[in-house]
Amino acid sequence: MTDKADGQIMIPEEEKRLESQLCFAVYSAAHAFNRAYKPILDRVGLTYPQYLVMLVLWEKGALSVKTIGEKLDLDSGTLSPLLKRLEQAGLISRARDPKDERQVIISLTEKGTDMKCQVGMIMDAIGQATGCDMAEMANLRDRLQQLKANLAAD
Amino acid sequence: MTDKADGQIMIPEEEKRLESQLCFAVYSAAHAFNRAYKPILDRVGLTYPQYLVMLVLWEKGALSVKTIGEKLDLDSGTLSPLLKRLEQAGLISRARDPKDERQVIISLTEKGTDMKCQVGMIMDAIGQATGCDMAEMANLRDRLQQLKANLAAD
DNA sequence: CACGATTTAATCGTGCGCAATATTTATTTT
DNA sequence: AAAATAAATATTGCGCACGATTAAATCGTG
Repeated sequence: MTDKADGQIMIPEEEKRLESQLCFAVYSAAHAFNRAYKPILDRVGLTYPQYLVMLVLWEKGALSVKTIGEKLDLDSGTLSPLLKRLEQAGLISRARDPKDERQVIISLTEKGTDMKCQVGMIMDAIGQATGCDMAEMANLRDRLQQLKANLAAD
Repeated sequence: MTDKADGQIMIPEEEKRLESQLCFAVYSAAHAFNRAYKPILDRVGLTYPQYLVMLVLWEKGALSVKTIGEKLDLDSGTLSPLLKRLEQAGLISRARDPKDERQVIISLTEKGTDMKCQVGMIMDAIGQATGCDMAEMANLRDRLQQLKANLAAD
């Protein structure tokens, strides 16, 4: 970045191009992950966002829709129909919190709980699709989290 | 990865968790980028995927639907309606290739060509939303491209 | 030349992702 | 207590993303 005499800030052309390329790389890698996970998740009838919700529930137990949304960065417009489909599939149940009837508490059914081991075993099949060692994966994860935080900060 | 005596390959629990975390980090960073670009692109009435198509056309000139799809990793099911909307907006035109009537050649209209500078200037406003310096951006870009290549290789 | 196989786009159905709006319940103000 | 405000979820509408199917044009081989 170069400060010009008039105080206006200019971004060099190359920097703009790099940001575009990074954005596309992230966009494109997300699609690639989706495609890699899809055949695995198809076997248990889950989509990737549905799988994320199940992951959260397996780890944390029953949660409100809002809490799930905060953890996954998704709003009710996305979650409501998604949760309805998970309920339809018999994996979760929804109930109003008696303490605060505005909240809907999502909890796992027995079928939903059982799916954890099933998916865990199936996930072994994905092997090392990333082709990264653990240090590289951890490093990439951290950098992306930082990137996301920077972007969210505006 | 550890090879067991029976030849079966087991992925340690931690490695599986890391891969999940990396996948989510990519998924989540992609959404963050989208949210960062959206207010900018809204000003010119483009979505991010539409913007990607325009970028390709600005760089390469007229292209077939298939070529655009290869560059962006999108299929005709995604591109056909998207291109229809860009045509509706008066930014591109579509014509069958006289040499091979199967192909549809997408070319920029004057309005579409003009939009390049307009968007370029607006994109300056995004500043350094990533919070990364150029070396960092280039490094992340390259590693994500490698990751994508590994995932695509299955 | 003919006919089956391949290539290229378009279409359809399902499921996100998100903005805008509505609805219901809870909380705060007056 | 009544009215205003806020919070949590649901609904609607639009635009990807992708698999599956369809239709038309081209190519390959006998």
